[in-house]
Amino acid sequence: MSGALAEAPPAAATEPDAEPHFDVIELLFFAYRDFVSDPDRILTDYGFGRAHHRVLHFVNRQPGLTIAELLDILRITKQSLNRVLKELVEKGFIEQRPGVQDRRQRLLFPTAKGRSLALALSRPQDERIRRAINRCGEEDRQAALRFLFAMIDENDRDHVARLVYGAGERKGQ
Amino acid sequence: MSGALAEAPPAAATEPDAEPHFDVIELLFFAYRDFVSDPDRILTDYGFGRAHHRVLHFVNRQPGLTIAELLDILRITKQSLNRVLKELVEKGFIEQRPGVQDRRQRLLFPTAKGRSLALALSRPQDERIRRAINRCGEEDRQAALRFLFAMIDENDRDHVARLVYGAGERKGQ
DNA sequence: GAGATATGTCAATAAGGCTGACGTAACGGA
DNA sequence: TCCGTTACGTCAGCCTTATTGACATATCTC
Repeated sequence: MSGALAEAPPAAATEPDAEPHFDVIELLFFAYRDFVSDPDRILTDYGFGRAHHRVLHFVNRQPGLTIAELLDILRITKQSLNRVLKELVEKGFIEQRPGVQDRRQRLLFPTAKGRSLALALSRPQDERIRRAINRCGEEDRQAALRFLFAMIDENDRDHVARLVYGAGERKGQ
Repeated sequence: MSGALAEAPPAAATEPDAEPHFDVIELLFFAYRDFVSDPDRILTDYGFGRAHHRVLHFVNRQPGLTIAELLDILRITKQSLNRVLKELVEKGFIEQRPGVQDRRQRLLFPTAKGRSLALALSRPQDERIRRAINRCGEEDRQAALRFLFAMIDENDRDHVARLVYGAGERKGQ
């Protein structure tokens, strides 16, 4: 431990005992910590938590989303989802309609109230993003998007790409 | 809602009703989702959760960290911290030593076992980062670091910069 | 010596996640 | 038409991680 300047190993491609990328690991932690804390005050005003935010966000972004797709996005169990989803429906932020081709499905749609809250929740996050772009430039934002995308599980990248960039209404109504 | 191609507003600087940056919002969510799931399997082998991981990580990175500093990093209450910290100490992953200048402080140090586990936990995350760099290049990684850093609360950036880049042993021993 | 600080602890509670088991309705193919 | 599968809901119990509030102890600082 003492004696910090040990011999520098010859920089090989993917050397086995290279220092982990603690900078990425930690900046991701700190950025996410502050990022998700933005909407918290608004959420507590409605008696909601971060779980409600995530559900409302994706339903708002993908009107007509099915339960199964939402479970796949959030990576939680249907029991966990159901509790928060039920509250969002009861309080009038999300509507369920039976699927048209497959009536077993419950397609999820935001109500006007739901869209409004989703927008309000995204606002402080968007402001944070805009301040960051002001600091470090649009090129860094685009590079960050590429990097974050590459950090996603390979099997899931196509799915995420469709969700993020191919968004919009898809089913029902 | 219907009639998707409404008039495109003239692109002003910070126009008030511009579309929020859903791409950043969502890619941050998905990248973080997969990123934190990496160490989960290892953690359950030890009976630990993600809270233990966070504590062990920062103690390992900043040997001699105080409780107060750790609370400030994690943004949780001392009661929450204490439970997981106690378990890490009892199981021999972290050691406490009284501060030298201020004996009220309990300085936290990783044991050899703690350093080893911290390294094991960082490995899958580091591999994910390396794969991402292979995909999109070192320049994008550096841009992503700048962008993530700019996403942190302004008041906290100096502190985080010291933590991330000015790391190393600081106190005691 | 007195007040402030750093930390520990007890107790109660809440949010958000899990597993397991079971029920219902609808789809889809033999 | 029957039957297995799928999509979803629900009941019950449990765990982890967080919270608030109150109080205790040791130490620092003035």
